[in-house]
Amino acid sequence: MEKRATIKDVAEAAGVGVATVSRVLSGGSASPSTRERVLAVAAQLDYRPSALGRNLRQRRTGGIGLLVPDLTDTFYAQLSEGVLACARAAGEPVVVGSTGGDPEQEAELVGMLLEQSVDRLIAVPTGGADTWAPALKAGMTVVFADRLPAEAAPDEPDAFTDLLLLDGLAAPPPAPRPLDAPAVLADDRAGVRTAVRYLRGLGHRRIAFLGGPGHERRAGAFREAVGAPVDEELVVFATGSRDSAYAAASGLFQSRPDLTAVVAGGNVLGEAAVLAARELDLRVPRDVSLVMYDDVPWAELCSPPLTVIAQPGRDMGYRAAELVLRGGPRRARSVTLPTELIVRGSCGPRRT
Amino acid sequence: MEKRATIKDVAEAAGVGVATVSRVLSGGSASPSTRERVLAVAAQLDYRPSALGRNLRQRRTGGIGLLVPDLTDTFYAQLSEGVLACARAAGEPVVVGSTGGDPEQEAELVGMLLEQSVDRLIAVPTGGADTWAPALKAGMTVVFADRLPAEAAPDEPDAFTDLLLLDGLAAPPPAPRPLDAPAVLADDRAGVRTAVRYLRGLGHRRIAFLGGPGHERRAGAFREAVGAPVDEELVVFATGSRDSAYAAASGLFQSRPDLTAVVAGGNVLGEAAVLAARELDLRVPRDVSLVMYDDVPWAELCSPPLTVIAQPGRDMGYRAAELVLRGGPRRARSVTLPTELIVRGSCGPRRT
DNA sequence: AAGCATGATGGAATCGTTTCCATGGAGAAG
DNA sequence: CTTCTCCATGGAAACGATTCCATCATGCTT
Repeated sequence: MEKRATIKDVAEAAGVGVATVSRVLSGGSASPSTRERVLAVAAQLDYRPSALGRNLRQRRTGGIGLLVPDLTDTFYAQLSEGVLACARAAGEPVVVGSTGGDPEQEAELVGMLLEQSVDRLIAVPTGGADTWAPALKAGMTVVFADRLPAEAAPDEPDAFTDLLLLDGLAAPPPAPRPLDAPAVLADDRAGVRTAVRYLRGLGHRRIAFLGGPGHERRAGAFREAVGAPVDEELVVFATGSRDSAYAAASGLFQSRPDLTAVVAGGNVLGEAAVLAARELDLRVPRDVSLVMYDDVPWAELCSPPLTVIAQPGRDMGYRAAELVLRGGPRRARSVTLPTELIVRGSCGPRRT
Repeated sequence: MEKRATIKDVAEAAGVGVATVSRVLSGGSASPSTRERVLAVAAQLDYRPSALGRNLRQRRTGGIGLLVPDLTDTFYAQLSEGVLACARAAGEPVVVGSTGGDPEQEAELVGMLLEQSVDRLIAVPTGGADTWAPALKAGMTVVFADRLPAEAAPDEPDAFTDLLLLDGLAAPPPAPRPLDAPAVLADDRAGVRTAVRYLRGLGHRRIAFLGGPGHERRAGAFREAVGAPVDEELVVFATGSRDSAYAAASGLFQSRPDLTAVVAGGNVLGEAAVLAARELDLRVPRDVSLVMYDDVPWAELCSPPLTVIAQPGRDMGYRAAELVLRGGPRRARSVTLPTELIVRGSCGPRRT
């Protein structure tokens, strides 16, 4: 447990000033002879610059924060792997936090990152603008992934708002100042629309949407895809936990035995739907068809293998990390990645 | 993007010295009146002490490192959630790295953590003593989870060594100095033994073990459980990737069509086994019985639902975090957590 | 040959905190 | 009344890097 060599030690041993050592190590100008000598001494002392000193001087920690609702959700795990891969390539450490889908915990974690002077953050947001505006105002470079904070004005108004506007029932909302942060999203609108059309094509008319926290956007896309009139009883939300997802799925099946197809807004919801259906002796796809968000490895293991809306989770993470790392003065543009409907065996024609 | 208040600002505004502010904030002695005033000013200025200054002064980053092979492996995700939960309770940030099961990347990540002065680390090790001895010597408090580094002398010599010793074929190995770090492990020996006995009880005689990197301990337990003579062809190893796992599983089934049962050393291996069996038209459990390590949520979704050896992944992570946080001068004791065989539907009687 | 530009170099300031130490005042004990 | 003790308090020194700036030597231009 001998203590590490500091820049001062290197400077002394090489007979130069600390400034010179610093310059050599960070690629500044130096004569070839000194450069060589310093490098040799540094190697010999096994000198590694301490991030502590550097960080303090530069008033930023370096490294990037990553906030996801739940790592055991395979999609977020994939996304995280993408972030980690990009960060490793850049040599940056990643501080990960799991919010559990709870705005309060999320806010707490943001506070912690702020305290650590982590000034670059990738987040799958749970809370709304009230959580995120402060972070942005504190100078953090934030990139959202998978979805935007609830109150942030989406680029495209959601279907529900559209309907209201069309009906002349509501004035345009006072446009809650959009959070000034780029995002990496999947094309939910297209993904859901494709899934709904596919189910429609199989003859399904009573299609339900089973969502979790943060799936409002997908729910909106779903409403839009099924078109008015939307049977709101067929749009149900669970909270973050697996138990809640199961309860929501089971409740849905029981309260509306007339439904013939379900779109699950996330893989945890899909899992719950399969379980609930089995418990209620509903056979997939004979009695109920299922399309699940996220192409997770185990989707293929189910029986029948699940038809899914695939999102490129790993890529999304990687792209988000690229954005946040580049993230200079001019804020980066958001990017939307395509989804793909992967047809396996969990959807069948409607049986009367 | 106004800059944050520093301790100096608070001191000035409160009309006291910085030392006093620091003391008040960290619970040192101060008169009630000053304490109150400082607290008020701090709150009013929204002062949050910067971890940067503190870390530099204390020559350690605080926070803990976490290294796992792959976050998309649900077991490691569970373990990580446990670590994160404990760390959040303690208000400590967690720097996560994914090694991909590659000793080189692992070593690189350890180096990065060292550079960040992260001095407490929880690791699911991939590399051997050569990776870990340096980290320990550098003064890191390391807690291993799920397994020990390869070359570290296990508390209990593995079965293979035992056999050699019994046969008088080898001198006791020169006891590679055991790494001086506690670990949180599952009781692999009992877990595997229970699984093998269960399969034996169903009539299976040719049982294979399908392992991945780091499953040597489980393989050892397997050899011990099946007893000599061990058919070494029935013990196969994949490298870290899903592809490799699939290849190993498929190769195993094809090269030894006589096997009737498989123990998979991890959930990724189990997934691969199910896939490979399906591809080869082997039916589970009719043609081949399967026991998989890790009770992951999707084990129940498979058809048939998978019989598993459950490890308390979340608990393991939580305990590891407790150990590393407590981890003071006296090194903590290792802990071994129980496993449980959860019988579902993937094992059946041997059919001839 | 003198002046000027260029580039290498080291000293010192800086970042924000904790902590050591000296100071001063107040209360207690003699 | 004096001396001793104790505590609140603030100044200043770390911590380990980066970086500004002044200095000095060298080589080139005029």
